[in-house]
Amino acid sequence: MSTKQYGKIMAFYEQHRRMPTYSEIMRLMGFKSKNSAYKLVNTMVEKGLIQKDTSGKIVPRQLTLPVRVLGTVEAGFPSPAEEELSDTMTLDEYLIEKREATFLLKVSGDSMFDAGIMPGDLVLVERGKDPKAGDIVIAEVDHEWTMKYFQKVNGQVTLVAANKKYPPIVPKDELKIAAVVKAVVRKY
Amino acid sequence: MSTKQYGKIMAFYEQHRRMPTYSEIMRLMGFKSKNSAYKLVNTMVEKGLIQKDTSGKIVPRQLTLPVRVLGTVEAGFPSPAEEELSDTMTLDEYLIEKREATFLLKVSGDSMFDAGIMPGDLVLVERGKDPKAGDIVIAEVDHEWTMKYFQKVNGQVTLVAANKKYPPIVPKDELKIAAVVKAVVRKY
DNA sequence: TTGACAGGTGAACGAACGTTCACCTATACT
DNA sequence: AGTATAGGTGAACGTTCGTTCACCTGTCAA
Repeated sequence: MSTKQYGKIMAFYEQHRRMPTYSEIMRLMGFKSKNSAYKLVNTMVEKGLIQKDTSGKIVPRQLTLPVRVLGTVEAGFPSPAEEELSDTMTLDEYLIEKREATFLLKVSGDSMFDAGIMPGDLVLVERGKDPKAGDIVIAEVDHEWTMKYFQKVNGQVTLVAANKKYPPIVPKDELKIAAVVKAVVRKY
Repeated sequence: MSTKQYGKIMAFYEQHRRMPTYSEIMRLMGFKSKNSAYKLVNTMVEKGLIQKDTSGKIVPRQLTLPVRVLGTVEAGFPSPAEEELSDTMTLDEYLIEKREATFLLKVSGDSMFDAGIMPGDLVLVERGKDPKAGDIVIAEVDHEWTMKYFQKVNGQVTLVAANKKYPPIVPKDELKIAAVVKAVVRKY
């Protein structure tokens, strides 16, 4: 069983947004018998490449197709031989925990610049989550929305920017923490 | 047709990693006839919530489940009423173009700190892509891998760090551009 | 009061589904 | 020479699939 066959199945999945049936795998691989497809699938299931439903239907191991994860930047790219060993990961599962409570916000302003969050970036925030000290939060202070570090200075909640230009904010009367920033995504 | 029904179908999709059959939708909704499910699906298809295969099979509109996209940080969170109007996006489709050529690398070192890329971040890189001036690239210079800005100074390729601590590199003999950085992902 | 219409029921259809069994090669290893 | 073993063929099975048709409510407008 080659990785090429797995690739064909996953290409089908990406195109049709569902896994192929056995007849379709048969055509995909050029087999003349459904049974060949059936056996192929079974060995793939044994290897953990794909899975089967309780009703026997073929399903992918993850909803999202994985991306290969290499080591660090300094380690660079492995040789094609080692590449097979490389780990894989799905971005979606990695970033999103509670989908219903998760939102994307576009960053405007440079108040979190020194934290590596730049104007134009997208922040992935989770609503209704209790902020811990040091978390980056989306807050409404005096009818204004901002993104700041959530800190406590002798028991008093303080919102601190990651940019010396902006002074810390100690909310006077009202402070609403709307969401906690869970991830930052920047696309070039 | 309520959004709750759509939610049930998508919850099924997330759990079983495939769309339900009509009989399954029937049970899911508490219908007593497959036909009710059939009609429900048809109106959902008309509204563009889900799609049908050429063979009549039900497939989701996207492979990945979408996340709601709000406006900017400053705009804050809309009221629940407006929320329905909010746009949605799938992270996977947004970030990944050519899946086979896409890799994730962990960032080590602070050479791109001022570009908002910090140690521990993940960079999503695409292999075999021609770098343009200003792109961030993963390069091998004199047997060392680094992440730098790809620049041209009077026709001469130069690798510039986004951190004044590090001087620009003008490759002497060998320079291999392995990949171009397409996105940065940071998780807290 | 009538009629349209959206939504649900129930039964039926052929086609396609996943699965099984028996058989057929090749190649590789005693 | 013999025999496992991996991979492909071909036909058959009961089940479930998507789809259709006829019928049955309600609700709301004319």
